[in-house]
Amino acid sequence: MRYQAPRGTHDVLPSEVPNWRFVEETFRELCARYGYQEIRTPVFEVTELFARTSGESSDIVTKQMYTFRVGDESLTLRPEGTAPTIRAYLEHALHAQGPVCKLFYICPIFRHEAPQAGRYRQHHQVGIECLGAADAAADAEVIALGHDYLRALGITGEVLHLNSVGCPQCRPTYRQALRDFLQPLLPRLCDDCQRRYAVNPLRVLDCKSTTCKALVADAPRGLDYLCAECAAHFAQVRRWLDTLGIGYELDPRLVRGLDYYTRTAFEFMHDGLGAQSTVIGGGRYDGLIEQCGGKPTPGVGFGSGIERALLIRAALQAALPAAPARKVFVATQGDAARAASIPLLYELRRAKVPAETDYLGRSLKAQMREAHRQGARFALILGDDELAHNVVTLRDLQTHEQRVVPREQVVSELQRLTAV
RNA sequence: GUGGGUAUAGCUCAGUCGGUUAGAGCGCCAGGUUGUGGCCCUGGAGGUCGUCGGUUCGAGCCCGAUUACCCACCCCA
Repeated sequence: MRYQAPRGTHDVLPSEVPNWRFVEETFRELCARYGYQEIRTPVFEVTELFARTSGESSDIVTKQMYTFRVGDESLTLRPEGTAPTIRAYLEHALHAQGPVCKLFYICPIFRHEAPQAGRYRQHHQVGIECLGAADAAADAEVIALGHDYLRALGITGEVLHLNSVGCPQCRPTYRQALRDFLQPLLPRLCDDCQRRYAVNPLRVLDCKSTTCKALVADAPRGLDYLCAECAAHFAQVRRWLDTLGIGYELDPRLVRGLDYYTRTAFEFMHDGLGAQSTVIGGGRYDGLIEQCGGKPTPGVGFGSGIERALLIRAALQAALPAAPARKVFVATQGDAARAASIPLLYELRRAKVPAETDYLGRSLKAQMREAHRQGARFALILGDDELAHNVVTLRDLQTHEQRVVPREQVVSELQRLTAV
């Protein structure tokens, strides 16, 4: 029986790991620059946390959660990153450390969906949450960080879609206006849209069916129904983005998948992703913290799929910053030299010089080939001649130059040559 | 859940009209003179052709079923 990774999951093999590390380290560095601190929460939470915050009718809650029972507890593998962050923020009273708390995370996310290009059952997200700031400058900062993140990854050609979904005061008015508009059209809408009408009428506006599109062309726009406060906030967000020189497209039909979003909603889209196009999705969630049992506290943040960022980088053939070759390969010939090479190898490693050797008793030629295959910068060659003179042959595999170095100076010499 | 596509060596793929020992490139291993990698040359290892059944004198190829993967719908990061 051969086992395979479960459907929708993937192994990240050693050859791919440098790409992952690049993305994660780029994000970490950026977050530090913007004043965000890392938080790590458990992979699973009590089911209720997600069920209550994401929305009873959301896709995540209705069909995508990996939920399991242990004893009389119902637990769920994290299907999104914001709710656990808020839970930890409240549980440990991080608000007491200052009025604004800025957190970031890098973690796996689990959703039971049908896998396809850019969509997996386990994927990984980087994300940020800015808690305690209602100011439009916070929205702009979050968006700016996302923008800089893509730039730092070598990603270009993305489009920032921006919308405001209002607040609990103005949104019901709009939803009612939209329902009133759609209701007489209902019999002519597609099956999906009839369902959407009941669950989330905003989604009808997003239907790909040409007949639906035509029918809803004159539908009321959410932006026209914003209350005065939401409208002012949205205008300020747009002004700050203009100030920062971050371009965007107003997208009145942009809807987020989770119920807790208020006011600003945004997605960075890119067409290098097949049918999936969102690489960063986020927005403001001013009611969420209170809903989780905290004092009324505003929040804004985003999540971004690492796999999707990597797919775009691959489509753009974005190069990885080259790391200088530092490895030393110890090659030997003969039993005595082999015996002498063991302590040498360990001395190198203890001196923080990356060092490798042959374990198969192969020919010197094969060992040199192996050194090259592994991308070693230097080869140390040790045979009877070197032993007799208490020296080691040092070959630079890039310049093809080699010279003899006294045994007692080899380690310090390589420390010098491989210093970063 | 619903459609479509694919399945042959570690990887990417050929495989003609159904015909005898199933191929290439890359990768891997070894050799090309006495102790030296990369290029080149030579050789080698590696495949129950996804699985099960059917048609046929004969199936990698045709038919059916099944499984897996991919793509798309839906929805999203």
